[in-house]
Amino acid sequence: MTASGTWPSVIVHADMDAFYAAVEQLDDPRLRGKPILVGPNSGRGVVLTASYEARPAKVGSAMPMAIARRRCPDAIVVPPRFDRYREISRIVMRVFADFSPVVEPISLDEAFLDMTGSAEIFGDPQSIGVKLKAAVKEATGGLTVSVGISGTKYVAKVASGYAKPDGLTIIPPEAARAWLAGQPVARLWGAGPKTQARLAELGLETIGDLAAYGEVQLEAALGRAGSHFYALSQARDPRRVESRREAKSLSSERTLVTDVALAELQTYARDAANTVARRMRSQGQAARGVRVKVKTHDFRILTRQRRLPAATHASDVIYAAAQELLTEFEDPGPFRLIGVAAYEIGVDESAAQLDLLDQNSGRGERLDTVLDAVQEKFGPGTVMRAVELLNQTVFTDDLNLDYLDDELDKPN
DNA sequence: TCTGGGGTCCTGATGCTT
DNA sequence: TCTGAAGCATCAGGACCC
Repeated sequence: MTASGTWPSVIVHADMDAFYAAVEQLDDPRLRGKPILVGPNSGRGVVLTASYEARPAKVGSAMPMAIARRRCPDAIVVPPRFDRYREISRIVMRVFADFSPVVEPISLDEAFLDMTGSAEIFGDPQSIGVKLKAAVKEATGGLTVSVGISGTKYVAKVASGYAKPDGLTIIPPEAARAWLAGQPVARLWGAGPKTQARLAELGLETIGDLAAYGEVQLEAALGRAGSHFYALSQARDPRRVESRREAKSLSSERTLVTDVALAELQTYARDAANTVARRMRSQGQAARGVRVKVKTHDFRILTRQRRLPAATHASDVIYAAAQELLTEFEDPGPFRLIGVAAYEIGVDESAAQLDLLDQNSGRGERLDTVLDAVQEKFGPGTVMRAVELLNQTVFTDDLNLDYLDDELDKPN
């Protein structure tokens, strides 16, 4: 195997095998070796994950549960337990963090690791893969992970899916282009059913076909995505592994048991708004915008959104915005889904400012020192707001700095 | 056969400001 | 004062991913 020392970069993609189903089988020995379908056991759900024992029956993720049960009548349907999956995911991510300081989680069950320059600690790519797989298995009590290793994120990602389950596929950078050429276009990351249909119309079946078709022609057919796919077909992928990715929105949506008219959605919007607000508060975040999504009985998705005058995580504010947005839909329904999302989310500055003020006043800092700290942390224009927060009843227009200074100087 | 829930990113339309 | 272009922000929808 090529020594990683000769690789410009070493990118690992690790993807847990049939994650939700595997966790269920780990926790309940009676499920081991049996076909199971993780998903809602209701009339309108889809399969989240099928265990490998169920897959020969041609069932898989995103398939309507009704179809999956018909195809695999012996399968045991298990409702999902996301809290448990998050728990195991934290264990797995900790293992990844032991291997690299640069880990980019993609979802609960997969992540990229930048292992460039770690040959001295973990050895060549083959050794990295073997050690990583063993460490995950040991930490989780038996779960398997498929690992792909190459010089770019894209090739590593395709490689991890090449030999599932429990696979280890290593593609040296110099061999990546030739290896990709034989893969079907369905392996293009970012090309879903629509793009694949378009590629089929062009007579392009493999990634090698794409590479031969040419960048100009692909861009003419698919726009900017065309040149992106062309670069991938050449095993070029400039995207780096990024450790921290802040969420930009947070949502809660629900498919209703039966379709309902527009007017009846208000109750469900209230629940969704509460959920979104609660999750933002628990994460110390606030949103600058609210978006409402509905799905019609014939599966059209409609959205309306609105920016808020100030960032908030208050249930009532989010619900009020959602209520108004619901009135903007002209379609009377019936609707099968309602969702509420908070977007442009970020650190809740009000809460963070209060924390800072509390900490500083608790230490007996002088007012100017405290306000300087606020300004430094939150930028210009935030001091008045911070003072208002500190004492919302006394200080509004007529700011009495001496009084506030005295207040802050008082020991707790 | 009948289609989830949580996200991201991109594109085109529209309206506002300069 | 009016007009048009350019640039930007926002919005709605679409495609995609796990």
